[in-house]
Amino acid sequence: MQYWLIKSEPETYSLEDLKKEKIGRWDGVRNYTARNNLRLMRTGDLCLFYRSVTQPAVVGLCKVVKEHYPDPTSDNPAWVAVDVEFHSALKKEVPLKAIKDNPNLQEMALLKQSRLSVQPVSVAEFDEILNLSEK
DNA sequence: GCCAACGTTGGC
DNA sequence: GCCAACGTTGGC
Repeated sequence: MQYWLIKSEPETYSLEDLKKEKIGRWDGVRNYTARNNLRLMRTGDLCLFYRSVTQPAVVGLCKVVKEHYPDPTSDNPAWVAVDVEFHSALKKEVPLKAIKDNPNLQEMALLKQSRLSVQPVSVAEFDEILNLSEK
């Protein structure tokens, strides 16, 4: 069981969109590192849903329900998509600033590699973010 | 809207 | 294989 963080701009695809659809296709990834991470996702893995650009924050959770397959939005079968299912909205959003200010979260890829749109999250980081969302 | 970071492309 | 030019992401 691995944890992940996936980013989306709210105007492109929001947590509310995923909630409505229940199951959404995570496609359009055109970055090799992010693609490699998509390939490593397994059914049942949990993902932090991160809203980028507009009020950047972790806003919810979703679950991988279909492992990687060729991305229908690309002619090149090397690009892949996964399907994720809406799990929950955080009781309280965890803004980027709170992550930056938290000494336990300084090693997150979110801070070190700000442009990576699909990234692994450690158990400790995942727990810490959920903890912050309860406060 | 600006700009830093960083990924990609293409000339050599 | 190097590197300059250019494009994109994403915070502010």
